[in-house]
Formats: sequence, structure tokens, C-alpha cells
Amino acid sequence: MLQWRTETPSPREAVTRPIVTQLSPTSLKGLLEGLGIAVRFERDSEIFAEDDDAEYIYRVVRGAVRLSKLMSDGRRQIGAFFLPGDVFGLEAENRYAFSAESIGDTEILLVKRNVLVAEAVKDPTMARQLWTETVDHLRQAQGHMLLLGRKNAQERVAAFLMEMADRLHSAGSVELPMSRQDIADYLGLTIETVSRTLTQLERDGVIGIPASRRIVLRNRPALEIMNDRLAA
Amino acid sequence: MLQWRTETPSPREAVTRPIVTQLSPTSLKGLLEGLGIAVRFERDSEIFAEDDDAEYIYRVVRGAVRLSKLMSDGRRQIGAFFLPGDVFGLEAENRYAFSAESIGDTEILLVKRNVLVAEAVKDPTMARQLWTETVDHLRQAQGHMLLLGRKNAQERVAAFLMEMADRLHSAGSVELPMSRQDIADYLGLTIETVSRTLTQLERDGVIGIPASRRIVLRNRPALEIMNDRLAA
DNA sequence: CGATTAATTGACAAAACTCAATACGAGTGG
DNA sequence: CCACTCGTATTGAGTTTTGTCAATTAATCG
Repeated sequence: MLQWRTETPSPREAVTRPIVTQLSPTSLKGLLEGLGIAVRFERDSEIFAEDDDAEYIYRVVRGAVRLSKLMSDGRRQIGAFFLPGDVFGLEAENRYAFSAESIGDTEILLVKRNVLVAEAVKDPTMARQLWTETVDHLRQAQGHMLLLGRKNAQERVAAFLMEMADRLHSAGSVELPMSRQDIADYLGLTIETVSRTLTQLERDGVIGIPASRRIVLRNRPALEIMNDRLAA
Repeated sequence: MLQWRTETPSPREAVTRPIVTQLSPTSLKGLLEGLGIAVRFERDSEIFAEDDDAEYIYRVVRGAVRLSKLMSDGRRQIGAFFLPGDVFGLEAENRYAFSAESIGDTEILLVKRNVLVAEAVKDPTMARQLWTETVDHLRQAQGHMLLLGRKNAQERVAAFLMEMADRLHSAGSVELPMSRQDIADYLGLTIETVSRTLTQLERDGVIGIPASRRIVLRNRPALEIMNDRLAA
């Protein structure tokens, strides 16, 4: 019923196989309520690959997912991170344009796309939800374009930290689920530039870095200002 | 009924007012068939502004539109160009996140969003079309992110030329509707870098530039190669 | 034809990248 | 508990690309 790929470890990271842990025919929340099954993915598993048939729509329960695309020479762009509660897999009409991989150990809810589509034909509310969710993704993508197009390294990193703090509902400090390489590929920078920029922000007293993946936001207004040049 | 802003000429370009020319209750094609009215916009008119209520959905009939966002210090990112046949204004739930301006003299079809939404409630086909169209935009945005994130100037310009050639159905040569500044802001480069890159491509015999807005694609495979590093 | 805007070109500066070395941290085995 | 290893992150030195500022040329519009 579910069919998993065994192929294509990415150049950067080995890809392992997911583990189906439970069927959840009833007790699911939100958009996929009552329809999905839960699947657990080990760190760096491929959830779907570029050019796969877009058979499922997904929701993160626990962990995190990166949506990425690889160029032939190994450059990688991460288009989005998905965190608990986020729905993804909508960005496809027939085939996925990016691949999706679990970042840490991750639990995902998945629903057959055609189940939702069939539902949407009967139920305008479901149709509306699918559309709205897609519009949200589009807006996020546009925000990300802004960041990638015209912002310097400091602005990118500041924007990233604020985004993560918001989306992880962090008070004061963020526990990042992803590596520096993931961050770099999300921000269109190199890992070295990300690292240097974080160090500089720490020297400036704007953030603290008690552990490499834990960031304390010491001066949020300063981050906002770096970032606000972003908005109109 | 229609209400037009008089405010905020952009720092870069003056914004003028549109001219309503005709009502077209019946003879429209495609997604907005039978529902829209046609409006003509002079060069550099504002079609909608950031944070406007998202009251309409649009379709380009003639001319071209840029979707852009301005930072407080004047940096501008163009998120998309819309060409004849393209639908836009979908990227909003309640308010537009970017502003839209006509590039040349442009004719636009517009339909009240709530007319379409009402239609979609009754007609799953319309609902599906709205969703599909939005997914298309999302995919385009993701493609654009790839370009902005990890590609050098030559790759960006090559990708841009190919995109325009495709979308304008050009055989061999493209007539660009937009300025070098627009191209630069779309590609996340400066106008100088765009200019130099075009000149270099011309020196290399890959393109010809008989007039600054007319580009002859002399060696399409070469452009494809510059570009293919983009795809996976 | 003259004026105004758009585009190109040049010289130099700055930001980010590359390559290389080092440090850190988690996990493993002696 | 310590030492070793492996993956991850940081730091440094030097290069490359793109951006900035300024001047020039080309195109467009009265």
C-alpha cells in the first residue's frame, strides 16, 4: 500500500528508510483529521523525491522536514522547512518539484491526495482549506524570495532566527532542529558565512549561543531592525 | 465601484492612474470567462498595493505586470512578471503581500474575488481551477527561489532569457517588455551586473542584442547548459 | 534636434566564497 | 573515565564575484 524508495542517497547526506508505526483512522487533528496514517521517519529519510508522483499530502506531527532541490553540481536550495503542525506536499499538481526529507527523527501524518481531492469535490469547506493552505505556502515562498534576492548575510540570518523563533513558539531561546548546512542552503549562503554571521551577532550581544543549535535571542528589537528593512 | 489609489509613487518610478475602457460581461476567455471587466492601465500604473484588501483577481490581456515589494531603504524585489494570459492576485488571502504595477501599456481583466469564491462553492470545477492556478504560482515561486538562492549572474540571466522566450512564445528572438532595472530586481542583481552579463553573452555569441530590449537567442543549447545546472 | 531617461562601460571597494586548518561534541571502546 | 573517531561547526587567509560610484553612450519623446 505504501511504497518506499530505496534509491538516491543525496550527495550530502545518506537517506534511510521510514518506519510505519501506527494506523490512525480516527484520532487525527486539523486538516487531515480522520483521514491520515502516521509514519515515523528516521533522521535524513526521504519522504518524497523530486519527480515522484504527488500521491500524498503530509502534516508534520513531530520533528522537522526540509523541502529541497539539488543541482547537478551539488548546490542545494532548501525551499522551506516544515515544523510540527505544518502541512506540505501541496506544491505539486502531478509531480513534486522538490524533494522532502526528515531532518531529525520525525513523525508525519499522510493522506492520499485523491482522498482529499474527492472530499473537496463534495465539500466546499475542504476545497477552501486546500486552497487557503496553498496560498499560505505561496506567501511564504514570496517572503523567502525577498530574503534571497536582496538581503545581506546578516539580514538573512536575523530573518531566519526570527522566523524560527516564531514558528517554534520559542520564548527567548530557540532550539534549531537543523544543521548549519541546512540553514546555509535555506538562506542561499555558505556554511562558513552563516557561522561567521552567528558569531558576529553573538559578539554584538544580539544573541547567545550556549550550544551550536541553541540560540538565545538577547536583543530581539535589534534583530527586528535588521529584518525590518525587509518589509516595505 | 472601482476605487483607485492616488498615493505612493514608488521611489523608482512614478505611478499613474488606470483608465477603465470597457465592460465585458460576456466575451471573456479562460478562467475569468463571462465574469470580468477589462481595464486599461498606462505604463507604471499601480494595479494594487501591498496591504490592499484583496478584492480582485486579475488576468493579463495585453502588456505585462510586475509583482514587487519594496524595502524601506529602496531595495526592491520583483517576485514575478505576468504576461498575456497569466492570472494573478491569487497570492492573497485577505491582503496582497506584494504590489502589482503595469509595465508597459497594459490591459487587464478583473473579477471580484468573492464572485469567484461564491462560484467555487457551487462549482467544484471552479474551486479546482483556483487551486490549480495557485499551485502553479507556488511552483514558479519555488523555481525562482532556486535561481535567487544559489545561482551566479550568468546563470540567472540565462534562466531569465529562457523563461521569457518560453512564456512569450518567442521563436529565436525575444522582445522584453521590461527595463534592465526590472530584470535586475527580478534576478536579485544590480542593473550593471545584468548589463555586463548580457554584453558578455553577446561577446560569446550566445545571444544577439540588436536593440536593448530585443534579444536574439543564437545558441540556445549554451543557455540551456548554463541553466541546467539549475535543475536536479 | 535637444532634452530626458535608459543602458553600458570602467575603476575600485566590499561582501561573500573557497580552501585549509582547527576546535567542538557525541558516541564508542579500551 | 579517558582516548579516539567521526561528523559538525568555527576560524583564518586569500580569491572571486558582485556591488558601488562615476562617466559615457544610446534610445526615446517632445
